[in-house]
Amino acid sequence: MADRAEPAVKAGSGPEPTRDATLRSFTGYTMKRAFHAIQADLKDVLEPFGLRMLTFSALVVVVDNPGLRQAELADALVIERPNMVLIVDQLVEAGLISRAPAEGDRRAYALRPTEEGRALYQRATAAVRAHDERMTKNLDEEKRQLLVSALGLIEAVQWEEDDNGERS
Amino acid sequence: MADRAEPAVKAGSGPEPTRDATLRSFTGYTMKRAFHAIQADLKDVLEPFGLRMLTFSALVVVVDNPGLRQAELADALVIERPNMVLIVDQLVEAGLISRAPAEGDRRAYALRPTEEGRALYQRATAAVRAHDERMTKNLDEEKRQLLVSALGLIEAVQWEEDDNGERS
DNA sequence: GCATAACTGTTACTAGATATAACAGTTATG
DNA sequence: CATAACTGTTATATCTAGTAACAGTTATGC
Repeated sequence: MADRAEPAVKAGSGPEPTRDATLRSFTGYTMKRAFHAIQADLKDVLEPFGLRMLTFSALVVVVDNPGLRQAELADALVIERPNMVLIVDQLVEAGLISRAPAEGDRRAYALRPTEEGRALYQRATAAVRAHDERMTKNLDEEKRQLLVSALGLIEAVQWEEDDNGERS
Repeated sequence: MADRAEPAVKAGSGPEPTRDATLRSFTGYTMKRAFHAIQADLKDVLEPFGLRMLTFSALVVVVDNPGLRQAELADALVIERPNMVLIVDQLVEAGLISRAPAEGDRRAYALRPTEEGRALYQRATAAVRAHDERMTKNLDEEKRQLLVSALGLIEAVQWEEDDNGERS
């Protein structure tokens, strides 16, 4: 804690001196690094299909919930409606989903997958599943379940913070 | 799997029908959502200190490793060198760290925290620790340890993929 | 009924993170 | 000493994410 002048790390003293020990004690930092690795790998996995993480996610939700509206899709993916427009545009232009007028509400669109969209869904989902298994290959199934469970509990915290007066 | 016409979800049929069941089976998707929640909360935590996630991380590493260079800092945080410039600029302008010429190498700068930087480090780190404990309050210590361990194993996958011929 | 509020998708704009190419100055290597 | 490699930097590009504001449509309250 004293203000030493020059010690710290000298070039070539070791391979990787682990300079982020303090940050490693934070769950969020460790998660950021792990997610960064997943993101980079997944990007390469989806590229051959002409998809990004967001367009893949949107396609999956539309295939699983044909007929839903853009606002519902945005809610499901926790994306703001304005940001949903370009994502849906891209999927429509790629011929993977269709934007048909929703019957009974002239404001809204009903999103449905095309045949092509369903076919790509199958192939892309399989590739992403393989990617996921590759990224978690060092975890046994029990640990992977615990990981997903823990992540769910962390995400849920934001929905329960209304009465204990901690954060608004 | 058949191409049903209109079923899916009708407005008002339920509160939150869980339209992303398929995506939930992917570790990366669950992690993205959890990390998104952490990011949003952490942003609010750091704002009073005039820090962002990246500037906070950089400050912590500089305080813990006084004298290190920008390239070393970038490596430690897995950030490209060009992106490090603005982050260091911001910390220098805020008077939290100093960019002094590295002795023995006229190319490089040695980064060191100022007194002000060390003081803010203490306060911000405490706030982030509280934030981290709040986000993981639904996990007992064993589960939290398992989470961090699992995240580390996932991140490590990218460093061991050179000989099994899966991905370049 | 009808004024008002709320919702739909959209445009425009902003801020931030991340990545690459290319550069001048400096140091290391053969 | 010529060449390669490294330092920080600029410029540029893409993607994510968020807010404000809008016209058209639907729902609500009186």
